[in-house]
Amino acid sequence: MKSEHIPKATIGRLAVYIQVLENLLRDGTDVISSEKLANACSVNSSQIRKDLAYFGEFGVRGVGYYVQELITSIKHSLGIDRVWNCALIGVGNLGTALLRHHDFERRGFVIKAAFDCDPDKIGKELEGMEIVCPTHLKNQAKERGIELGIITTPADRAQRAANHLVDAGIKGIVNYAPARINVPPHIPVEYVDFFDHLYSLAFQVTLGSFEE
Amino acid sequence: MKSEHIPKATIGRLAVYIQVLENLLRDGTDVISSEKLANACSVNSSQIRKDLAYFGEFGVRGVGYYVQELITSIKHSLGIDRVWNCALIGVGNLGTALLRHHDFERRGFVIKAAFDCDPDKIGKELEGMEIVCPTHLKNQAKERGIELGIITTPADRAQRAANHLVDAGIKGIVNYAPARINVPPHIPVEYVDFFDHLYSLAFQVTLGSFEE
DNA sequence: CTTGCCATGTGAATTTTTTAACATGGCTCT
DNA sequence: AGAGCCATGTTAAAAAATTCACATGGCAAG
Ligand SMILES: NC(=O)c1ccc[n+]([C@@H]2O[C@H](COP(=O)([O-])OP(=O)(O)OC[C@H]3O[C@@H](n4cnc5c(N)ncnc54)[C@H](O)[C@@H]3O)[C@@H](O)[C@H]2O)c1
Ligand SMILES: NC(=O)c1ccc[n+]([C@@H]2O[C@H](COP(=O)([O-])OP(=O)(O)OC[C@H]3O[C@@H](n4cnc5c(N)ncnc54)[C@H](O)[C@@H]3O)[C@@H](O)[C@H]2O)c1
Repeated sequence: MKSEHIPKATIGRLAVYIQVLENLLRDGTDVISSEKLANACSVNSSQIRKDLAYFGEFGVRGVGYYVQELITSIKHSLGIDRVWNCALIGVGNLGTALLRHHDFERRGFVIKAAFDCDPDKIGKELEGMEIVCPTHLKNQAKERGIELGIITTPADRAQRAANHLVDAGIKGIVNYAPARINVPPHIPVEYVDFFDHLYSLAFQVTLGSFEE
Repeated sequence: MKSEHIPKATIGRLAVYIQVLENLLRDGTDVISSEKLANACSVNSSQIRKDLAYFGEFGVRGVGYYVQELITSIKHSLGIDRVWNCALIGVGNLGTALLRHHDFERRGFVIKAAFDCDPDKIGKELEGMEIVCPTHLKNQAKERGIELGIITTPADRAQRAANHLVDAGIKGIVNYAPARINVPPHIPVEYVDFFDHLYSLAFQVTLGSFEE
């Protein structure tokens, strides 16, 4: 098949496939059918084949998918078979947790600079990274080849942080703060909402309690 | 309209509406039209009216929605107009950030107990909460009326943590570890995947770079 | 080399979700 | 009290996503 418009939900599932495939690989599985993978991901097997078909043909008919090869193919399809340099803005509880979490690095998302406007934090080091004032964002972004921005400031500072990032010529933003931000239309923004999941859970549990 | 099956995407959007409405309220807006709210949330206005229609009629024709009232109505619809007691398993970087993040409490998701299997951590206090061995989960869950579990252990411990939670009679789980878990079908699980968003961003940026 | 097997890849059918269109009914102004 | 206004709630249409069903083609065994 190849190209055309790709559903956002497909991207989300590809992330799940990678997660499950990597765990399979660790357990020594090297070939898997769409049926079995589907089972492990709690989706329909056609769904998997359809999702993959957007990007190419990665399986072997009558056999299945070679796990390592499939991981590589999916990563290439998503554009994550390379390093993405990131800037983190807001070194508080969450920002610190992210900085300390080396899975980001391992997956190719390297935090190359950390910014905070708190004078008590500026100049301090964290995980070998100096915390810098956001006014230096533009310089540092150029200097260090930063393409993505991660916002972990309080909600009422998110727009300001976004402005800094846009001004620095960043290409995409992940926003962990619970606020919508306005940026030029060519810059994609991903919102991470921790409450979304809790709400959904509460809703399902509440609903479930009526069915009995 | 009322009831029938409600799309998962609707729940996700309701979380966004709440976020935006609360920010609007803070700015002193007390009435808003679906058109304007849609704009602030980057969705279609019919979408908002449709989403709300699943749960009831919350607006006033010819006028719009009273912001405070709508927030209350949505929260009631989702079952989050009450307190949900939660247990946290895995007090590492992320678990600590969550414990220190009082927005959870403010939104009614109160972490009532924290568990970790690291002997160095057991017995220590964090945010006024004693860190306890997961073997005590069952007792504590009963004692403290805990209904939801939050998993922030490493991926290869997620299933073990889930087993503890299920055994303790928990009603729903949010899993921050990058691994699928198996639980009885009546227990909903929400997966929070930090990489999902980064992948999506990388993909959009990569794609965008071809369009020019 | 040929045959049979079996999971992929894909076009068609179905289901779900989103968008558009408009009738409805509350509010305000006269 | 009545008329006009206007954004909601709802029904119908359109679009999109998921699932089904099967032809296709690689592999292994004979
Ligand atoms: N901690 C969590 O577990 C958690 C969970 C979900 C969402 N969040 C959200 O993530 C964000 C951060 O949470 P947190 O707990 O780390 O808060 P925090 O208060 O610990 O950290 C915020 C940091 O941002 C810095 N900051 C403020 N304005 C800034 C600016 N304009 N530029 C640069 N830095 C700035 C502050 O100095 C502080 O260090 C919040 O929006 C919060 O709602 C956090
Ligand atoms: N830190 C982040 O920003 C971040 C981001 C995305 C995802 N995650 C995921 O969240 C999880 C936690 O990340 P982290 O950075 O906090 O890791 P971490 O290693 O700092 O913390 C893990 C904690 O879990 C405890 N633990 C291990 N096995 C346990 C068990 N069976 N029962 C109870 N506790 C147990 C450990 O003692 C440790 O304290 C990981 O799965 C990670 O991939 C973290």
